[in-house]
Amino acid sequence: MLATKTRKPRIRDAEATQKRILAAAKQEFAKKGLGGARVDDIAERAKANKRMIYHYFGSKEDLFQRVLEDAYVDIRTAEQKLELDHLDPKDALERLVRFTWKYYLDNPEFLTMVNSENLHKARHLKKSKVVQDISRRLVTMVDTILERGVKQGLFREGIDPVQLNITIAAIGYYYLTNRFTGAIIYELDLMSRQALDTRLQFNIDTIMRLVCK
Amino acid sequence: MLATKTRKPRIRDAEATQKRILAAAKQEFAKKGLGGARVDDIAERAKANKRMIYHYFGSKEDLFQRVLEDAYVDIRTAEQKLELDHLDPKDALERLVRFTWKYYLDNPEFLTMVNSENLHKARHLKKSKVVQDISRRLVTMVDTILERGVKQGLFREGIDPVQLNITIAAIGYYYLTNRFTGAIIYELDLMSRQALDTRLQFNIDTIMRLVCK
DNA sequence: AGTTCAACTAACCCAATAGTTACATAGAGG
DNA sequence: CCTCTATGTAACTATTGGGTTAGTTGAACT
Repeated sequence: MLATKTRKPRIRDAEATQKRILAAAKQEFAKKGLGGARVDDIAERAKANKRMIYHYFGSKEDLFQRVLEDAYVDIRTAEQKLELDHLDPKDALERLVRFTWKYYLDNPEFLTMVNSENLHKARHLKKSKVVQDISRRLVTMVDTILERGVKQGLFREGIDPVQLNITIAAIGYYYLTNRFTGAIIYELDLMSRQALDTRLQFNIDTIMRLVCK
Repeated sequence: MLATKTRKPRIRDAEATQKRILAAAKQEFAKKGLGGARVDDIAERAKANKRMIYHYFGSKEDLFQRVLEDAYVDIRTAEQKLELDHLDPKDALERLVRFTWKYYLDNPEFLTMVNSENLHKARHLKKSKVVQDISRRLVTMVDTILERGVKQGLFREGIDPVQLNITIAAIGYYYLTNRFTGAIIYELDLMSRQALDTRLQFNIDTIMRLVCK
């Protein structure tokens, strides 16, 4: 069989239709959550028939699970491509903080999907073996940076990589996921270029002060 | 008129019914979000007739707004009662971090309500004047602690109270609101007594390292 | 005791929505 | 070029769920 690229477009194209449905579902679920999203709207946005959603994905819940899984696979895959091992520990850590921030900023659907999944007590993620496996490598990554930093006398000893990981995620995640209520509470445009730059710098600072001697 | 306490219970009691509805709504909205919550379920949980909800609160959306406003008023009121001014700056800051953590832990509905509101781009909170006013005092509170700390030579200069505030909230909020997905990703029971103590200590440490010289 | 009004109930309405059924056809393989 | 199946459409169903209508009753105040 020919590669996807060279295959001339078909009127009927299962693969393309599935991709359109997944993309549409991601947008819809991100915008309205699992409960608020409408299967009809997903179908319309995907320029597909609703019947196809049920044919390919089984149910609304199953579709949600698939979109969620893909979202986790995407971020973890991007993280793995960072190649932090050749950088010195401080630069590696800063790069991870920057990456996490930028990923959340560029992929706000990820934040909404995670929120939605937590509202449902992670019952979809529980079923997913893939996500557990790829997540383990993230902790390893941070642990490696920490160990290298300690060995070079730059970082404090005994920092828990899981806690550090959570903190790196937290300081970006909270700011961005709560940007709407935050704007009202703090009476600031949290999404202006200036505000975003300020926050990223503050986050880098927070993490550096936390780990450095 | 007699005080609420001494008034003997009436079969018909507008005030009590409204309170039951608000309490039921808080639980329902927290559990299912705005979209997922069912007015019929709220009525049942409140042991009230659905008609009463519409009579007292107008619509599902208006009820949500009211519950959300109350939630913000509650946390801000509790914060104001902390009386941090007589404590030395370090203790005051630690107390605020502990308070924030404990409040989120004891009132998980607050986290869910805020998430839900952000999913809806804060369109309910925008209408609320009260919330803006009481939030201003929070920033002032942190700013006062910072100023006192700087004056005593304990804290660094130039720390933005808004950024600090956001960070204090973030490191607790993220951990607790994402406790279900977090448990899977990190393969840990994040809600065990031990895990909670560890996290709180880590958070205090993070904030202290951030502000202290 | 009677009047009045707010508190309350039950039954209903109808638009929206997850999921289905029945049918049509493109196009791959023989 | 014929057949069969995966891809697709459209119309339908059953149920849910926000909101309403119409009517009932407790109790506050005369």
